[in-house]
Amino acid sequence: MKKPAQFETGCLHCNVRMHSVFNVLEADQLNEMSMYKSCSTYKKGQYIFSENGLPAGLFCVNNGKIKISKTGFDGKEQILRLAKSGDIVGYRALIANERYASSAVTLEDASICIIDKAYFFKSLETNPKLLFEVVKKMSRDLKEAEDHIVSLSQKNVRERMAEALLFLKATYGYEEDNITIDVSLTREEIADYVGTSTESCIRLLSEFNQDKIIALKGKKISIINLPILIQTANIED
Amino acid sequence: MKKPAQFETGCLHCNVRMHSVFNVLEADQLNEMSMYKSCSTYKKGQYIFSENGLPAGLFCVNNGKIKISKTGFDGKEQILRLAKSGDIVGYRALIANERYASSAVTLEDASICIIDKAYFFKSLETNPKLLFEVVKKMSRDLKEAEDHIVSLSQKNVRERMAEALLFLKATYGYEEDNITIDVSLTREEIADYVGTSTESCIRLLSEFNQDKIIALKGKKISIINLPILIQTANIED
DNA sequence: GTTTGAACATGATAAATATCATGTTTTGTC
DNA sequence: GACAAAACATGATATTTATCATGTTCAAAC
Repeated sequence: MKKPAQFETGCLHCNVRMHSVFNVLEADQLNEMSMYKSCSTYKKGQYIFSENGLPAGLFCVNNGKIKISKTGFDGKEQILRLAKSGDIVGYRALIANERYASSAVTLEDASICIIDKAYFFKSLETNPKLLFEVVKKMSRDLKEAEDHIVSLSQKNVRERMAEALLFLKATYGYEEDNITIDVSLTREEIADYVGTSTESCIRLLSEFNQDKIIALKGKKISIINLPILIQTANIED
Repeated sequence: MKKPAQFETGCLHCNVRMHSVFNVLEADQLNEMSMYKSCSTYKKGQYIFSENGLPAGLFCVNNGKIKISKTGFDGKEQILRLAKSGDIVGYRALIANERYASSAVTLEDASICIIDKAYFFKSLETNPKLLFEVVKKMSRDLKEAEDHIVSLSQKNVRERMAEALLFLKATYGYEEDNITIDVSLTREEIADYVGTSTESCIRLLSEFNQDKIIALKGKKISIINLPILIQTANIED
Protein backbone atom coordinates (compact mmCIF):
# COMPACT_ATOMS: atom_id res chain seq x y z
CA MET A 1 0.00 0.00 0.00
CA LYS A 2 1.32 3.40 -0.99
CA LYS A 3 2.34 5.92 1.57
CA PRO A 4 -0.09 8.84 1.75
CA ALA A 5 1.24 12.01 0.15
CA GLN A 6 1.60 15.10 2.30
CA PHE A 7 -0.02 18.50 1.88
CA GLU A 8 -0.59 21.36 4.28
CA THR A 9 -3.10 24.15 4.61
CA GLY A 10 -3.71 26.24 7.69
CA CYS A 11 -6.74 25.17 9.72
CA LEU A 12 -7.95 28.76 9.70
CA HIS A 13 -8.50 28.53 5.97
CA CYS A 14 -9.88 25.01 5.99
CA ASN A 15 -12.98 24.94 3.83
CA VAL A 16 -14.80 22.34 5.93
CA ARG A 17 -13.95 23.77 9.34
CA MET A 18 -17.40 25.22 9.93
CA HIS A 19 -18.99 21.82 9.35
CA SER A 20 -16.76 20.11 11.86
CA VAL A 21 -16.41 19.97 15.63
CA PHE A 22 -13.81 22.73 15.23
CA ASN A 23 -16.41 25.34 14.34
CA VAL A 24 -16.23 26.48 17.98
CA LEU A 25 -12.53 27.42 17.79
CA GLU A 26 -11.26 31.01 17.52
CA ALA A 27 -8.77 32.16 14.89
CA ASP A 28 -5.76 31.99 17.21
CA GLN A 29 -6.71 28.52 18.34
CA LEU A 30 -6.98 27.39 14.72
CA ASN A 31 -3.60 28.83 13.92
CA GLU A 32 -2.12 27.03 16.89
CA MET A 33 -3.75 23.78 15.82
CA SER A 34 -2.20 24.08 12.36
CA MET A 35 1.18 23.56 14.01
CA TYR A 36 0.09 20.24 15.45
CA LYS A 37 -1.61 18.75 12.45
CA SER A 38 -0.44 17.16 9.25
CA CYS A 39 -2.46 16.33 6.19
CA SER A 40 -2.20 13.51 3.70
CA THR A 41 -3.89 12.41 0.55
CA TYR A 42 -5.09 8.83 0.35
CA LYS A 43 -5.90 6.75 -2.68
CA LYS A 44 -9.21 4.87 -2.84
CA GLY A 45 -9.08 1.74 -0.73
CA GLN A 46 -6.29 2.85 1.59
CA TYR A 47 -6.47 2.22 5.31
CA ILE A 48 -6.50 5.28 7.54
CA PHE A 49 -6.22 3.13 10.61
CA SER A 50 -6.90 -0.50 11.38
CA GLU A 51 -8.46 -2.56 14.11
CA ASN A 52 -6.15 -3.03 17.06
CA GLY A 53 -3.83 -0.18 16.10
CA LEU A 54 -2.85 2.55 18.56
CA PRO A 55 -4.33 6.02 17.94
CA ALA A 56 -1.67 8.67 17.39
CA GLY A 57 -4.11 11.49 16.86
CA LEU A 58 -7.50 12.57 15.66
CA PHE A 59 -8.35 12.20 11.98
CA CYS A 60 -10.41 14.89 10.34
CA VAL A 61 -11.71 14.36 6.83
CA ASN A 62 -10.99 17.29 4.55
CA ASN A 63 -12.25 15.65 1.43
CA GLY A 64 -13.41 12.18 0.41
CA LYS A 65 -15.63 9.42 1.75
CA ILE A 66 -14.68 6.88 4.40
CA LYS A 67 -16.14 3.64 5.72
CA ILE A 68 -15.64 2.61 9.33
CA SER A 69 -15.96 -1.13 9.72
CA LYS A 70 -15.25 -4.01 12.00
CA THR A 71 -14.23 -7.52 11.07
CA GLY A 72 -16.35 -10.32 12.55
CA PHE A 73 -14.97 -13.61 13.78
CA ASP A 74 -15.25 -15.31 10.39
CA GLY A 75 -13.57 -12.48 8.51
CA LYS A 76 -16.81 -10.89 7.32
CA GLU A 77 -16.88 -7.13 7.49
CA GLN A 78 -19.54 -5.04 9.16
CA ILE A 79 -19.76 -1.39 8.13
CA LEU A 80 -20.60 0.60 11.24
CA ARG A 81 -20.55 4.13 9.99
CA LEU A 82 -19.67 6.33 7.05
CA ALA A 83 -17.77 9.60 7.12
CA LYS A 84 -17.49 12.58 4.80
CA SER A 85 -15.87 16.02 4.64
CA GLY A 86 -15.81 17.69 8.03
CA ASP A 87 -16.27 14.46 10.00
CA ILE A 88 -13.83 13.38 12.65
CA VAL A 89 -12.78 9.73 12.49
CA GLY A 90 -11.25 7.44 15.08
CA TYR A 91 -12.16 9.70 17.97
CA ARG A 92 -13.71 7.06 20.21
CA ALA A 93 -10.61 4.93 20.71
CA LEU A 94 -8.47 8.06 21.02
CA ILE A 95 -10.59 9.57 23.78
CA ALA A 96 -11.09 6.28 25.59
CA ASN A 97 -7.34 5.73 25.37
CA GLU A 98 -7.81 2.35 23.78
CA ARG A 99 -6.71 0.56 20.63
CA TYR A 100 -8.93 0.96 17.60
CA ALA A 101 -11.94 -1.38 17.68
CA SER A 102 -12.64 -0.74 14.01
CA SER A 103 -10.87 0.13 10.77
CA ALA A 104 -11.27 3.13 8.49
CA VAL A 105 -10.82 2.82 4.74
CA THR A 106 -11.27 5.41 2.01
CA LEU A 107 -14.10 4.79 -0.45
CA GLU A 108 -12.50 7.19 -2.94
CA ASP A 109 -9.40 9.37 -3.13
CA ALA A 110 -9.36 11.54 -0.03
CA SER A 111 -7.44 14.16 1.89
CA ILE A 112 -7.38 13.69 5.62
CA CYS A 113 -5.67 15.59 8.43
CA ILE A 114 -4.37 14.13 11.66
CA ILE A 115 -4.20 16.26 14.78
CA ASP A 116 -1.57 15.32 17.32
CA LYS A 117 -2.96 13.33 20.23
CA ALA A 118 -1.29 15.28 23.04
CA TYR A 119 -2.31 18.59 21.53
CA PHE A 120 -5.88 17.43 21.00
CA PHE A 121 -6.16 16.28 24.59
CA LYS A 122 -4.78 19.60 25.78
CA SER A 123 -7.34 21.40 23.61
CA LEU A 124 -10.16 19.35 25.08
CA GLU A 125 -9.03 20.22 28.59
CA THR A 126 -8.66 23.91 27.98
CA ASN A 127 -11.67 24.24 25.72
CA PRO A 128 -14.89 22.78 27.14
CA LYS A 129 -16.79 23.91 24.06
CA LEU A 130 -14.67 21.64 21.89
CA LEU A 131 -15.14 18.73 24.27
CA PHE A 132 -18.86 19.37 24.17
CA GLU A 133 -18.82 19.28 20.37
CA VAL A 134 -17.11 15.90 20.50
CA VAL A 135 -19.68 14.73 23.02
CA LYS A 136 -22.48 15.75 20.68
CA LYS A 137 -20.84 13.87 17.81
CA MET A 138 -20.51 10.76 19.97
CA SER A 139 -24.11 11.14 21.08
CA ARG A 140 -25.28 11.14 17.44
CA ASP A 141 -23.14 8.11 16.67
CA LEU A 142 -24.53 6.27 19.68
CA LYS A 143 -28.11 7.01 18.69
CA GLU A 144 -27.40 5.88 15.15
CA ALA A 145 -25.82 2.67 16.43
CA GLU A 146 -28.83 1.96 18.62
CA ASP A 147 -31.23 2.53 15.75
CA HIS A 148 -29.11 0.15 13.71
CA ILE A 149 -29.42 -2.47 16.46
CA VAL A 150 -33.21 -2.26 16.46
CA SER A 151 -33.24 -2.45 12.69
CA LEU A 152 -30.96 -5.50 12.51
CA SER A 153 -32.95 -7.18 15.23
CA GLN A 154 -36.46 -6.54 14.02
CA LYS A 155 -36.55 -5.80 10.33
CA ASN A 156 -36.19 -8.16 7.42
CA VAL A 157 -33.52 -7.80 4.77
CA ARG A 158 -35.82 -5.99 2.33
CA GLU A 159 -36.72 -3.34 4.89
CA ARG A 160 -33.12 -2.92 5.96
CA MET A 161 -32.01 -2.58 2.35
CA ALA A 162 -34.49 0.24 1.76
CA GLU A 163 -33.34 1.82 5.00
CA ALA A 164 -29.72 1.56 3.92
CA LEU A 165 -30.42 3.40 0.68
CA LEU A 166 -32.15 6.15 2.63
CA PHE A 167 -29.18 6.25 4.97
CA LEU A 168 -26.77 6.63 2.05
CA LYS A 169 -28.90 9.41 0.65
CA ALA A 170 -29.04 11.15 4.03
CA THR A 171 -25.28 10.82 4.48
CA TYR A 172 -23.94 11.77 1.08
CA GLY A 173 -26.89 13.41 -0.64
CA TYR A 174 -27.65 13.51 -4.32
CA GLU A 175 -25.52 14.34 -7.33
CA GLU A 176 -26.45 17.31 -9.54
CA ASP A 177 -29.31 15.34 -11.12
CA ASN A 178 -31.08 15.31 -7.74
CA ILE A 179 -31.83 11.61 -7.83
CA THR A 180 -28.51 9.77 -7.87
CA ILE A 181 -26.93 8.99 -4.49
CA ASP A 182 -23.48 10.56 -4.40
CA VAL A 183 -21.43 7.53 -3.42
CA SER A 184 -20.10 4.39 -5.10
CA LEU A 185 -20.20 1.27 -3.01
CA THR A 186 -19.81 -2.31 -4.16
CA ARG A 187 -22.77 -4.61 -3.61
CA GLU A 188 -20.64 -6.39 -1.04
CA GLU A 189 -20.11 -3.15 0.90
CA ILE A 190 -23.82 -2.42 0.89
CA ALA A 191 -24.41 -5.97 2.12
CA ASP A 192 -21.82 -5.37 4.85
CA TYR A 193 -23.83 -2.42 6.08
CA VAL A 194 -27.24 -4.09 5.76
CA GLY A 195 -26.08 -7.27 7.44
CA THR A 196 -26.88 -9.72 4.67
CA SER A 197 -25.13 -11.78 2.01
CA THR A 198 -23.79 -10.19 -1.16
CA GLU A 199 -26.18 -12.32 -3.25
CA SER A 200 -29.23 -11.21 -1.29
CA CYS A 201 -28.11 -7.61 -1.65
CA ILE A 202 -27.74 -7.96 -5.42
CA ARG A 203 -31.12 -9.65 -5.72
CA LEU A 204 -32.91 -6.97 -3.70
CA LEU A 205 -31.33 -4.12 -5.64
CA SER A 206 -32.43 -5.83 -8.85
CA GLU A 207 -35.94 -6.18 -7.46
CA PHE A 208 -36.09 -2.51 -6.45
CA ASN A 209 -34.83 -1.70 -9.92
CA GLN A 210 -37.53 -3.81 -11.59
CA ASP A 211 -40.16 -2.29 -9.31
CA LYS A 212 -39.00 1.17 -10.49
CA ILE A 213 -38.16 2.22 -6.95
CA ILE A 214 -34.54 2.79 -7.89
CA ALA A 215 -32.47 2.85 -11.08
CA LEU A 216 -29.08 1.18 -11.36
CA LYS A 217 -26.18 2.27 -13.51
CA GLY A 218 -23.03 0.43 -12.49
CA LYS A 219 -22.38 1.26 -8.85
CA LYS A 220 -24.56 4.35 -9.01
CA ILE A 221 -28.01 4.15 -7.49
CA SER A 222 -30.76 6.65 -8.27
CA ILE A 223 -33.87 6.94 -6.18
CA ILE A 224 -36.83 7.04 -8.55
CA ASN A 225 -39.68 6.61 -6.12
CA LEU A 226 -38.76 8.00 -2.72
CA PRO A 227 -42.20 7.59 -1.07
CA ILE A 228 -42.30 3.89 -1.92
CA LEU A 229 -38.71 3.48 -0.73
CA ILE A 230 -39.60 5.07 2.60
CA GLN A 231 -42.65 2.86 2.82
CA THR A 232 -40.54 -0.21 2.06
CA ALA A 233 -38.12 0.74 4.83
CA ASN A 234 -40.99 0.76 7.30
CA ILE A 235 -39.74 3.82 9.13
CA GLU A 236 -41.57 4.43 12.38
CA ASP A 237 -42.06 7.79 14.10
CA MET B 1 -48.68 2.74 37.91
CA LYS B 2 -47.81 3.79 41.47
CA LYS B 3 -45.97 6.99 42.12
CA PRO B 4 -42.40 6.39 43.23
CA ALA B 5 -41.86 6.94 46.96
CA GLN B 6 -39.37 9.57 48.06
CA PHE B 7 -36.26 9.14 50.17
CA GLU B 8 -33.19 11.28 50.59
CA THR B 9 -29.58 10.69 51.50
CA GLY B 10 -26.71 13.06 50.99
CA CYS B 11 -24.59 12.32 47.92
CA LEU B 12 -21.48 12.53 50.10
CA HIS B 13 -22.59 9.42 51.94
CA CYS B 14 -23.88 7.61 48.88
CA ASN B 15 -22.62 4.05 48.96
CA VAL B 16 -22.27 3.71 45.20
CA ARG B 17 -20.72 7.10 44.52
CA MET B 18 -17.21 5.73 43.99
CA HIS B 19 -18.51 3.38 41.29
CA SER B 20 -20.21 6.14 39.39
CA VAL B 21 -19.16 9.05 37.20
CA PHE B 22 -19.32 11.17 40.36
CA ASN B 23 -16.21 9.57 41.82
CA VAL B 24 -14.30 12.63 40.59
CA LEU B 25 -16.27 15.10 42.72
CA GLU B 26 -14.97 16.69 45.92
CA ALA B 27 -16.86 16.67 49.22
CA ASP B 28 -18.19 20.21 48.83
CA GLN B 29 -19.36 19.51 45.30
CA LEU B 30 -21.19 16.41 46.50
CA ASN B 31 -22.88 18.38 49.26
CA GLU B 32 -23.95 20.96 46.73
CA MET B 33 -25.30 18.28 44.42
CA SER B 34 -27.42 16.86 47.25
CA MET B 35 -29.44 20.06 47.12
CA TYR B 36 -30.31 19.49 43.47
CA LYS B 37 -31.20 15.84 43.53
CA SER B 38 -34.15 13.86 44.69
CA CYS B 39 -34.42 10.14 45.15
CA SER B 40 -37.28 7.75 44.68
CA THR B 41 -37.97 4.09 45.13
CA TYR B 42 -39.51 2.22 42.23
CA LYS B 43 -41.38 -1.05 42.20
CA LYS B 44 -40.38 -3.77 39.74
CA GLY B 45 -41.70 -3.00 36.27
CA GLN B 46 -42.07 0.76 36.72
CA TYR B 47 -40.97 3.15 34.02
CA ILE B 48 -38.20 5.58 34.93
CA PHE B 49 -38.63 7.40 31.64
CA SER B 50 -40.19 6.55 28.32
CA GLU B 51 -39.46 7.01 24.66
CA ASN B 52 -40.29 10.46 23.45
CA GLY B 53 -40.38 11.98 26.92
CA LEU B 54 -38.42 15.13 27.80
CA PRO B 55 -35.43 14.67 30.12
CA ALA B 56 -35.77 16.66 33.33
CA GLY B 57 -32.50 15.50 34.79
CA LEU B 58 -29.93 12.77 35.06
CA PHE B 59 -30.93 9.46 36.63
CA CYS B 60 -28.41 7.68 38.80
CA VAL B 61 -29.12 4.17 40.01
CA ASN B 62 -28.60 3.79 43.72
CA ASN B 63 -29.90 0.27 43.91
CA GLY B 64 -31.67 -2.13 41.58
CA LYS B 65 -31.45 -3.30 38.00
CA ILE B 66 -32.74 -1.47 34.94
CA LYS B 67 -33.35 -2.32 31.29
CA ILE B 68 -33.02 0.34 28.61
CA SER B 69 -35.04 -0.60 25.57
CA LYS B 70 -36.53 0.76 22.40
CA THR B 71 -39.79 -0.23 20.77
CA GLY B 72 -39.60 -1.24 17.11
CA PHE B 73 -42.18 -0.35 14.50
CA ASP B 74 -44.32 -3.44 15.16
CA GLY B 75 -44.31 -2.97 18.93
CA LYS B 76 -41.55 -5.48 19.60
CA GLU B 77 -39.03 -4.40 22.20
CA GLN B 78 -35.28 -4.33 21.77
CA ILE B 79 -33.20 -4.23 24.93
CA LEU B 80 -30.24 -1.97 24.23
CA ARG B 81 -28.48 -1.90 27.54
CA LEU B 82 -28.74 -2.88 31.17
CA ALA B 83 -27.93 -0.74 34.18
CA LYS B 84 -27.06 -1.43 37.80
CA SER B 85 -26.02 0.41 40.98
CA GLY B 86 -23.78 3.33 40.20
CA ASP B 87 -24.82 3.62 36.57
CA ILE B 88 -26.21 6.79 35.10
CA VAL B 89 -29.30 6.36 32.94
CA GLY B 90 -30.85 8.59 30.32
CA TYR B 91 -27.74 10.72 29.93
CA ARG B 92 -27.55 10.63 26.12
CA ALA B 93 -30.84 12.39 25.41
CA LEU B 94 -30.19 14.80 28.29
CA ILE B 95 -26.78 15.86 26.99
CA ALA B 96 -27.90 15.98 23.35
CA ASN B 97 -30.87 18.07 24.46
CA GLU B 98 -33.29 15.69 22.78
CA ARG B 99 -36.32 13.64 23.74
CA TYR B 100 -35.64 10.15 25.00
CA ALA B 101 -35.05 7.67 22.18
CA SER B 102 -35.51 4.73 24.54
CA SER B 103 -37.30 3.74 27.71
CA ALA B 104 -35.96 2.66 31.06
CA VAL B 105 -37.83 0.14 33.21
CA THR B 106 -36.87 -1.43 36.52
CA LEU B 107 -36.22 -5.17 36.51
CA GLU B 108 -36.68 -5.31 40.27
CA ASP B 109 -37.49 -2.89 43.08
CA ALA B 110 -35.01 -0.05 42.84
CA SER B 111 -33.95 3.27 44.32
CA ILE B 112 -32.93 5.89 41.82
CA CYS B 113 -31.87 9.51 42.15
CA ILE B 114 -32.53 12.28 39.66
CA ILE B 115 -30.16 15.22 39.43
CA ASP B 116 -31.62 18.48 38.20
CA LYS B 117 -30.89 19.16 34.56
CA ALA B 118 -29.76 22.77 34.92
CA TYR B 119 -27.52 21.92 37.82
CA PHE B 120 -26.03 18.95 36.00
CA PHE B 121 -25.24 21.07 32.95
CA LYS B 122 -23.66 23.70 35.15
CA SER B 123 -21.56 20.98 36.81
CA LEU B 124 -20.41 19.69 33.44
CA GLU B 125 -19.36 23.18 32.41
CA THR B 126 -17.48 23.99 35.57
CA ASN B 127 -16.03 20.53 36.05
CA PRO B 128 -14.25 19.10 32.99
CA LYS B 129 -13.35 15.98 34.95
CA LEU B 130 -17.02 15.15 35.37
CA LEU B 131 -17.69 15.78 31.67
CA PHE B 132 -14.80 13.52 30.85
CA GLU B 133 -16.25 10.77 33.04
CA VAL B 134 -19.52 11.03 31.13
CA VAL B 135 -17.61 10.90 27.86
CA LYS B 136 -15.88 7.71 28.97
CA LYS B 137 -19.24 6.18 29.88
CA MET B 138 -20.66 7.12 26.48
CA SER B 139 -17.57 5.72 24.81
CA ARG B 140 -18.09 2.36 26.53
CA ASP B 141 -21.77 2.34 25.56
CA LEU B 142 -20.89 3.14 21.96
CA LYS B 143 -18.34 0.34 21.78
CA GLU B 144 -20.83 -2.07 23.30
CA ALA B 145 -23.47 -1.01 20.79
CA GLU B 146 -21.10 -1.51 17.88
CA ASP B 147 -20.13 -4.97 19.12
CA HIS B 148 -23.83 -5.74 19.37
CA ILE B 149 -24.29 -4.64 15.75
CA VAL B 150 -21.58 -7.00 14.52
CA SER B 151 -23.05 -9.79 16.59
CA LEU B 152 -26.61 -9.29 15.31
CA SER B 153 -25.35 -9.03 11.78
CA GLN B 154 -23.00 -11.97 11.66
CA LYS B 155 -23.80 -14.50 14.35
CA ASN B 156 -26.62 -17.00 14.46
CA VAL B 157 -29.14 -17.13 17.26
CA ARG B 158 -27.31 -19.86 19.15
CA GLU B 159 -24.08 -17.86 19.25
CA ARG B 160 -25.90 -14.70 20.23
CA MET B 161 -27.73 -16.51 23.00
CA ALA B 162 -24.45 -17.76 24.47
CA GLU B 163 -23.04 -14.27 24.13
CA ALA B 164 -26.08 -12.81 25.90
CA LEU B 165 -25.61 -15.11 28.88
CA LEU B 166 -21.95 -14.07 29.08
CA PHE B 167 -23.07 -10.46 28.87
CA LEU B 168 -25.53 -10.93 31.73
CA LYS B 169 -22.82 -12.56 33.80
CA ALA B 170 -20.38 -9.73 33.01
CA THR B 171 -22.99 -7.10 33.88
CA TYR B 172 -24.55 -8.45 37.05
CA GLY B 173 -22.10 -11.11 38.16
CA TYR B 174 -22.86 -14.26 40.12
CA GLU B 175 -24.86 -14.87 43.26
CA GLU B 176 -23.14 -16.25 46.38
CA ASP B 177 -23.01 -19.74 44.84
CA ASN B 178 -20.60 -18.42 42.20
CA ILE B 179 -22.47 -19.96 39.29
CA THR B 180 -25.93 -18.37 39.21
CA ILE B 181 -26.28 -15.13 37.23
CA ASP B 182 -27.59 -12.44 39.58
CA VAL B 183 -30.57 -11.25 37.57
CA SER B 184 -34.08 -12.46 36.77
CA LEU B 185 -35.26 -11.85 33.25
CA THR B 186 -38.23 -13.40 31.49
CA ARG B 187 -37.48 -15.50 28.41
CA GLU B 188 -39.11 -12.77 26.40
CA GLU B 189 -36.72 -10.16 27.79
CA ILE B 190 -33.72 -12.32 26.98
CA ALA B 191 -35.13 -12.76 23.46
CA ASP B 192 -35.52 -8.99 23.23
CA TYR B 193 -31.83 -8.57 23.90
CA VAL B 194 -30.68 -11.42 21.66
CA GLY B 195 -32.90 -10.33 18.81
CA THR B 196 -34.92 -13.50 18.38
CA SER B 197 -38.39 -14.86 19.09
CA THR B 198 -39.44 -15.89 22.58
CA GLU B 199 -39.91 -19.47 21.38
CA SER B 200 -36.41 -19.70 19.94
CA CYS B 201 -35.03 -18.29 23.16
CA ILE B 202 -36.87 -20.87 25.24
CA ARG B 203 -35.74 -23.69 22.96
CA LEU B 204 -32.10 -22.64 23.06
CA LEU B 205 -32.05 -22.27 26.83
CA SER B 206 -33.57 -25.75 27.09
CA GLU B 207 -30.87 -27.08 24.75
CA PHE B 208 -28.07 -25.45 26.72
CA ASN B 209 -29.68 -26.94 29.81
CA GLN B 210 -29.79 -30.43 28.28
CA ASP B 211 -26.21 -30.06 27.09
CA LYS B 212 -25.23 -29.24 30.70
CA ILE B 213 -23.83 -25.84 29.68
CA ILE B 214 -26.27 -24.10 31.98
CA ALA B 215 -28.79 -25.06 34.66
CA LEU B 216 -32.26 -23.56 34.85
CA LYS B 217 -34.32 -22.97 37.97
CA GLY B 218 -37.26 -20.75 37.17
CA LYS B 219 -35.88 -17.47 35.90
CA LYS B 220 -32.48 -18.14 37.39
CA ILE B 221 -29.72 -19.30 35.10
CA SER B 222 -26.53 -20.94 36.37
CA ILE B 223 -23.47 -21.33 34.21
CA ILE B 224 -22.26 -24.90 34.60
CA ASN B 225 -19.70 -25.06 31.81
CA LEU B 226 -18.22 -21.64 31.16
CA PRO B 227 -15.55 -22.74 28.63
CA ILE B 228 -18.15 -24.41 26.42
CA LEU B 229 -20.42 -21.40 26.73
CA ILE B 230 -17.58 -19.12 25.60
CA GLN B 231 -16.85 -21.50 22.76
CA THR B 232 -20.52 -21.52 21.77
CA ALA B 233 -20.54 -17.74 21.71
CA ASN B 234 -17.68 -17.78 19.23
CA ILE B 235 -15.90 -14.85 20.82
CA GLU B 236 -13.12 -13.53 18.66
CA ASP B 237 -9.95 -11.64 19.80
C1' DG C 1 -57.02 -21.67 48.45
C1' DT C 2 -58.96 -20.73 44.12
C1' DT C 3 -58.87 -18.25 40.10
C1' DT C 4 -56.84 -16.13 36.19
C1' DG C 5 -53.50 -14.43 33.29
C1' DA C 6 -48.80 -14.53 32.26
C1' DA C 7 -44.88 -17.17 31.44
C1' DC C 8 -42.92 -21.37 29.89
C1' DA C 9 -42.70 -25.24 26.81
C1' DT C 10 -42.78 -28.05 22.54
C1' DG C 11 -44.20 -29.84 18.06
C1' DA C 12 -45.43 -28.84 13.23
C1' DT C 13 -45.12 -25.88 9.52
C1' DA C 14 -43.95 -21.94 6.76
C1' DA C 15 -41.11 -18.32 5.43
C1' DA C 16 -36.91 -15.95 4.99
C1' DT C 17 -32.37 -16.03 3.83
C1' DA C 18 -27.81 -18.16 3.26
C1' DT C 19 -25.07 -21.00 0.59
C1' DC C 20 -23.48 -23.22 -3.49
C1' DA C 21 -22.84 -23.37 -8.30
C1' DT C 22 -22.13 -21.29 -12.49
C1' DG C 23 -21.95 -17.78 -15.89
C1' DT C 24 -21.51 -12.87 -17.39
C1' DT C 25 -19.88 -8.29 -17.13
C1' DT C 26 -16.95 -4.78 -15.66
C1' DT C 27 -12.65 -2.85 -14.29
C1' DG C 28 -7.96 -2.15 -13.78
C1' DT C 29 -3.25 -3.26 -15.39
C1' DC C 30 0.59 -4.46 -18.33
C1' DG D 1 -6.28 -3.79 -26.54
C1' DA D 2 -5.52 -8.28 -24.16
C1' DC D 3 -5.77 -10.37 -19.99
C1' DA D 4 -6.80 -11.36 -15.24
C1' DA D 5 -9.26 -10.46 -11.37
C1' DA D 6 -12.96 -8.57 -9.19
C1' DA D 7 -17.67 -7.54 -9.24
C1' DC D 8 -22.23 -8.59 -10.67
C1' DA D 9 -25.93 -11.72 -11.60
C1' DT D 10 -29.20 -15.61 -11.15
C1' DG D 11 -30.99 -20.27 -10.40
C1' DA D 12 -31.25 -24.30 -7.25
C1' DT D 13 -30.99 -25.94 -2.77
C1' DA D 14 -30.26 -26.15 2.15
C1' DT D 15 -30.58 -24.14 6.52
C1' DT D 16 -32.07 -21.27 9.87
C1' DT D 17 -35.50 -19.22 12.27
C1' DA D 18 -40.17 -17.37 12.78
C1' DT D 19 -44.82 -18.37 13.26
C1' DC D 20 -48.77 -20.95 14.58
C1' DA D 21 -51.02 -24.07 17.54
C1' DT D 22 -51.70 -26.14 21.76
C1' DG D 23 -50.84 -27.48 26.34
C1' DT D 24 -48.64 -26.96 30.94
C1' DT D 25 -46.77 -24.56 34.86
C1' DC D 26 -46.25 -20.73 37.68
C1' DA D 27 -47.36 -16.68 40.29
C1' DA D 28 -50.03 -12.87 41.77
C1' DA D 29 -54.59 -11.18 43.36
C1' DC D 30 -58.91 -11.68 45.44
